[in-house]
Amino acid sequence: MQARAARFAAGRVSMHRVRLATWNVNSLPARMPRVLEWLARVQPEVLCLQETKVTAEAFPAAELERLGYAHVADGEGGRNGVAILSRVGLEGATRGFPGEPGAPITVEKAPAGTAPSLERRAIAATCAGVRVWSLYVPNGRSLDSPHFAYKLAWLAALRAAIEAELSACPQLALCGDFNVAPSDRDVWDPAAFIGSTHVTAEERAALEQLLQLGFTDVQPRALKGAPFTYWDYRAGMFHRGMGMRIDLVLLSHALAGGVGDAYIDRDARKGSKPSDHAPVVVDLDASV
DNA sequence: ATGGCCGACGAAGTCGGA
Repeated sequence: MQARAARFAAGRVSMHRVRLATWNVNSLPARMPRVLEWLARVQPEVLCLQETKVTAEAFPAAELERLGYAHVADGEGGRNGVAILSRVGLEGATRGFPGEPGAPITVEKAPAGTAPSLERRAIAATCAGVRVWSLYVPNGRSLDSPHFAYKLAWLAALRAAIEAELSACPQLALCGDFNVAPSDRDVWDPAAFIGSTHVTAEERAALEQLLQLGFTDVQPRALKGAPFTYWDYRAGMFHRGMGMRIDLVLLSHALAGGVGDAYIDRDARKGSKPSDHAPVVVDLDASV
């Protein structure tokens, strides 16, 4: 910090405002009209996307470039897929992370001995001095599913990779759909989730161990109602306020002190053909 | 109050999501 202060005094470090956002769009091709409208309205410097459901080759780059956004993306079509959009530069992109486990193989669909397959759930890049990760944590499906063990293993491996990343990049932001509600306050009715994924002690412990590396779980304000980021499409859950906060922005201590406004853009969940998730927007000060 | 919605894939019905 003293070194940074000295560089700042010498004029080689400048503080700048970064509007950083994360949004599980549930298919970028299907969501492009909403995403383009949202970018033009909210004007984030950086947007992390999850569930893009599009390969890197088919990524709709041209329409985003017209709004001034460069991108890095990784995807497999059909499901999963992550990306980062930035209008303040993108450097040093990495896909996945060391030690990342693969998804369980459905026995009926694969020959015996088939190796678990890596999914496209993590991408990182440096944007204006901030190391940004866009993460899509596995769902887990049910407590007795192999996919639940995969979720926990994936989070444990992520923690190990992030521990190394944090020592190299003090200004570090972990953004995305964590598929974990950090506390009972983060679901509309804790009783309704007993026996379900997203709220178990194991999942919350895995998230807590990530936080204990030195991150703050930014608490965004709600535009209306409780500060949830996800509402199921079914049964009018959104209009009944029956949601969850599972999309998170975790900021390293070097960034957490510079947070200005932080909010969940509930309006993006309204209207025609919305994603089932709302974007989380965080204004922060970073230094270059 | 997860049967009930939505998207992908592919061209009808499943799967996955959380």
